[in-house]
Amino acid sequence: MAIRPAEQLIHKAAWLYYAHGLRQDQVASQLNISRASVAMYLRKARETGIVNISTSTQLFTDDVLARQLEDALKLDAVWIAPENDYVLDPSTDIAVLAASVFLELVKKGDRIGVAWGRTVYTIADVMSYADLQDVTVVQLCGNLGAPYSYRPDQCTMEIARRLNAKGLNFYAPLVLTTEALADGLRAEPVIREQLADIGNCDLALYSVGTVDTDSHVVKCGALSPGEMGVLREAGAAGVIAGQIIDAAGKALDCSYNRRVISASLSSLRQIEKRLMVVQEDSKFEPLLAALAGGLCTHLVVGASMARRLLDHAEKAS
Amino acid sequence: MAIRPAEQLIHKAAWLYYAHGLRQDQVASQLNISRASVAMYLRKARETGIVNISTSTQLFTDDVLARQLEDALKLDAVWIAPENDYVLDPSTDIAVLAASVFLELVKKGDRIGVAWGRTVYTIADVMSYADLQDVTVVQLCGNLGAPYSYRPDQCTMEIARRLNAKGLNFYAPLVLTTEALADGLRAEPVIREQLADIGNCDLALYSVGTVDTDSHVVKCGALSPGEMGVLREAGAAGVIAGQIIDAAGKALDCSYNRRVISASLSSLRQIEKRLMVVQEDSKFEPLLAALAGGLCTHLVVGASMARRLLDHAEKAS
DNA sequence: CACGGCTCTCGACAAAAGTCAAACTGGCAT
DNA sequence: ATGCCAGTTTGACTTTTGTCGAGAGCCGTG
Repeated sequence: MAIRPAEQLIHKAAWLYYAHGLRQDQVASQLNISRASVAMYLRKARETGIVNISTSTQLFTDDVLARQLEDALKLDAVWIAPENDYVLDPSTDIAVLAASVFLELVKKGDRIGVAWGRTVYTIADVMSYADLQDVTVVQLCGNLGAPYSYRPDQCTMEIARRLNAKGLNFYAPLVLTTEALADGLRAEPVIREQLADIGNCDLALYSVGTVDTDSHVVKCGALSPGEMGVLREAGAAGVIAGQIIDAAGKALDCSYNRRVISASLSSLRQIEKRLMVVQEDSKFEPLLAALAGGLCTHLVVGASMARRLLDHAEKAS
Repeated sequence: MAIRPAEQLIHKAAWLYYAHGLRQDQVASQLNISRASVAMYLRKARETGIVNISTSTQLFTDDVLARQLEDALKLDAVWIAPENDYVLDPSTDIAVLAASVFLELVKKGDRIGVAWGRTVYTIADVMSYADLQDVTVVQLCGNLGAPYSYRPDQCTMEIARRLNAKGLNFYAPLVLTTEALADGLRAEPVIREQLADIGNCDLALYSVGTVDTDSHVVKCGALSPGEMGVLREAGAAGVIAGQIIDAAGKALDCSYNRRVISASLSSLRQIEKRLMVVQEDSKFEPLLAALAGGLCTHLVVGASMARRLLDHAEKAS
């Protein structure tokens, strides 16, 4: 297949249509092809990021509530997805907003850390395509051969694909059975280098996990419900990039955390822009923990969660 | 006029349509308005930069010729508008390309210097809208009460308008009758400050002018054809931001230059990204002068000009 | 060299988006 | 209170765009 002429054609069609504002039939006659082909090329152009359509997320930051939250939580920016306003699936709404925000935060040449979870995968799924050749997307934590489709490497690769960026995966299990083995694996050059470089990321994207028995880490088999119960007794408050954090946002001192292959919380905190996205209202406590730990500079949440956070912050002060 | 609810509606419509991918009738029923209104809101959204549609200019840099020119002229990037490829007005084509390139180079928070001329105005005219609130567009040179519509302040304002940016004009004549008056005016705080700040721009946009009798500066009355003839004898090779440069790209030592109120060439050279756009083939010599003077880091030209430049560079070496 | 299997392309139809004049709204001056 | 104006909104119409199945070209294979 002659890929180059095809690419050229797509590009030219997109150029004439979007930049010059010609109609599809005019483009077709310019390029001596049928209008149907032009329509198809244009779809491809949108799908490959040759054409970029983005909507400003202004509206969601302009919100009074968002401003108050920024001040109260000392965050760089907060976006709030309205909930009862128009009748759409609110969690999709949050993901769509998060995807837009994410694309707005990405700059050329950036290195981006991506964790995993249903939320991150949903965001990847609704994210529009872009053409950021010199961007690198790195995986923040080890893999899990989960029955679910949203594995860490898939999240990373999907986002890289959408961005036309380079995806950097590392293939280690998220959690090992012994601490010794985990230490050994972390010392492996391939793994070491990737983990060491995480602090150099410009942007991170993650959500936070719950610590109850239907938590994501439990469903994926990283922890048994029983183990999770024990950890909760020991002060577990949330999950970040596969690691258990306490209510203060510190890594919980426990065997599990020592057996995990993932970006350290301190390296995550080195990342300038940490975009946290929370879809479910049930993640209130975990989110508080993550906020306490300084694991988030940019936040995307739904309206009801935003109100709860603000209430909490006001009571605390 | 209730501007706020209207803005909100435009934003919501744009959000549902572009980010969520709903159809216009679906958006209409969500928002309880007619589909016709939705169509109107969407047009407004595009016109105000709430929605951004941009096409990658990759294709034009990918060109072999562009790469060769980058190397030969030691430029950061070169874009070449194809000419005999599809039958459009080539000079419009260059302007459309330049506008896209310009938008690609602008970052949030940037300060942008804009000169004047037909080329710059044409670019402003075809430039699509964007929503860059914290961008400042500054005028690089004094005004001319020309009969033509592309005055420096208009170029600046139009580009600022398209970008939703702040436009910073300064109202001084481009050229004065005596050097003493020019010195005095340059010493005025309003003018001084603006001129002093030009080196802090992140991006500059200008073209280069010819030095013949139908040059832009002559048509605008800044110079008489006779004066221009004398300057040409004295080594004038081009015009940058209203100033005459010689073949080496240095400001020509002449009374006219001393009477001009404009950004100094050295302050222009302090600007990191200097985007030069040349539409007419007749500007070959002036462009060479500008290149020699290091007044350009990013270049947009047509294919025939590109070939001439490359030929010239190869002969020189 | 004939045969699937493949992708690319086109024409025709259906769906969606754009447009416009007419109706409507709410604020303001008379 | 009334009429007027500027700006919205709408329904009906037209134009433009998206889609889909049929057909054409192309290659490697038997």
